[in-house]
Amino acid sequence: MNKPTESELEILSLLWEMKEASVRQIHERLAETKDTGYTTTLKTMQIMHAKGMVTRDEENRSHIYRPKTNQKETQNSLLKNLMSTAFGGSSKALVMQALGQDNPSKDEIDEIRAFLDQLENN
Amino acid sequence: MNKPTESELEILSLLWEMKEASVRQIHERLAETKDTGYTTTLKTMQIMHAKGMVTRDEENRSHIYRPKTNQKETQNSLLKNLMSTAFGGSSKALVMQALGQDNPSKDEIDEIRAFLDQLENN
DNA sequence: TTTTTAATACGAAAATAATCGTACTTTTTT
DNA sequence: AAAAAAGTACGATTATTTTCGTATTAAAAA
Repeated sequence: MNKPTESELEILSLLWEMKEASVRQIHERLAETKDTGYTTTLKTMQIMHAKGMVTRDEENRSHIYRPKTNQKETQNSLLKNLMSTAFGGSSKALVMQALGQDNPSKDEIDEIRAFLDQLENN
Repeated sequence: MNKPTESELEILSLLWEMKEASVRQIHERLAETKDTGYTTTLKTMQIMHAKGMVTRDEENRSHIYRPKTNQKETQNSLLKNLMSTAFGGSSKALVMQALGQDNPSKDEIDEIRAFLDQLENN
């Protein structure tokens, strides 16, 4: 699978969240945190379409984009990459650091516990 | 802090592991998994030195490099970045996926449990 | 109907990253 | 002593990614 670039990932991530969106919508979200021109966003999304990472509904003048790249798969490949390059291949190190940093809620902690139990019974 | 590029991270990661190394040593490790020329590795390490990511002992002809960039800090910033771009900011999602993928040992699972307990008592 | 606004398309420039060739120097081997 | 091997330096090329300007078209507003 083709690794999305940093910019592509930002957009893809919004699409995963929003399910579908126009360039305008994506651009407005991006503009909240990033100072970038509209045509830049447009161009990037066109490239993503050319690469097959998103589908595009051209029915209306304002095209609607949807993610095509699988979220889990993409996350997995990025994680694997980060784990091997930055964490010496240790998921434990990665996991503990992620948790320590983010301070998850009690509920989330419990969910992770349950997940660990389940992982063990395999 | 300056985000290392992909190539820089590969090298940095080896330096974290080896504590110190010559270009030759790093290159040999890289060559195990990657088909790249010696001068490419050399040049990258020179760039890292210029950026202040590594120190260099020039006593001997073969220079010895040591990581200067802090490992935890760098990992943290990369994690944070991945968490927000690919996982919608959820550490839980990231953690569960990392665990599910890597199949950690019983001991590691226990360590993570202990870590969760400790996290809760804060 | 005319003007303005909001879209897409797309080439090209700018910025960033990776790779390599060549020159030069120092060690080591023959 | 000469040749070969092993280093560093570094400019330049190539590849990739990001950004933007301009042309064109369609819709909305005046």
